[in-house]
Amino acid sequence: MPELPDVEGFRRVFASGAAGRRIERVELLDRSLLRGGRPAAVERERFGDPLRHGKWLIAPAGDSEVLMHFGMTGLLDWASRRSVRHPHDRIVFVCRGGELRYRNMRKFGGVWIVGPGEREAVTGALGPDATQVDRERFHALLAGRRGGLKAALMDQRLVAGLGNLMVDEIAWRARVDPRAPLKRLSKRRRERLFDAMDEVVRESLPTGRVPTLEGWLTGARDGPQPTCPRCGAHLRKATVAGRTTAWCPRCQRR
DNA sequence: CGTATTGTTATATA
DNA sequence: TTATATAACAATAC
Repeated sequence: MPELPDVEGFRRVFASGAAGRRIERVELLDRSLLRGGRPAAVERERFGDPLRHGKWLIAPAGDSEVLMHFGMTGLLDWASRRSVRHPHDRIVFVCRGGELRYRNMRKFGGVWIVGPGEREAVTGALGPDATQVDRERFHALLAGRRGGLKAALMDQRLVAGLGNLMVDEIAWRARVDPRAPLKRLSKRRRERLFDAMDEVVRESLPTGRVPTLEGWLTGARDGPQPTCPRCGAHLRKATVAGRTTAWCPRCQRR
């Protein structure tokens, strides 16, 4: 599930619950999900305000940072210390007045506790967050790049935060075939892609998840005989850039 | 039983 | 140097 808007939702959970609170202890219910660092570095420290960069959530705590990635099935929950935990809660930051639960069914992603300057060694070199890319920057990023559209937009080093569903949505809205080679995209179509990215990101952000809406590809793609919300043609599904991809063969062109 | 899954990364290959 | 394909990771649902 977690793409940019989902992680933005987790950031808000963190900001309204855990931020500003003192960490009493860290419970490693599944210690394999702590991918780096030690709880002692943040215990007794106070959580600061969280940041999000792409699909990463960054939570300052004293001189350290808690980095979280949610893989495909992770989420963050702020709950009473007395309420029953979920079986897939893996790491819990117990604070005064509540606890922050990092939950993850399939155990992709994880939690890192890092010192000053160590963030990038964990996250890798991320491109600018998709909410921060302006028109000019977008064109500059796509300029000098080969390969297909979908692979490019999925690449976190280019633009951070877009995942499988968002990229399909963007390509659908811009009426561009996700397999389209970048070097053959006209200026006009790259403009449409930027506009679509901007709209999809902005409209998804308040939802706290990639929205499944009528009139969106997301709202149509999972049915048994999915059809294009725009033109009614049967959607096509295939693996593109290694992911299950849905697009409309009639209104998206290469 | 086999297939698929919204993310990332290591490895091999072109 | 770049890009692509594939498997692997883990746990579930169908």
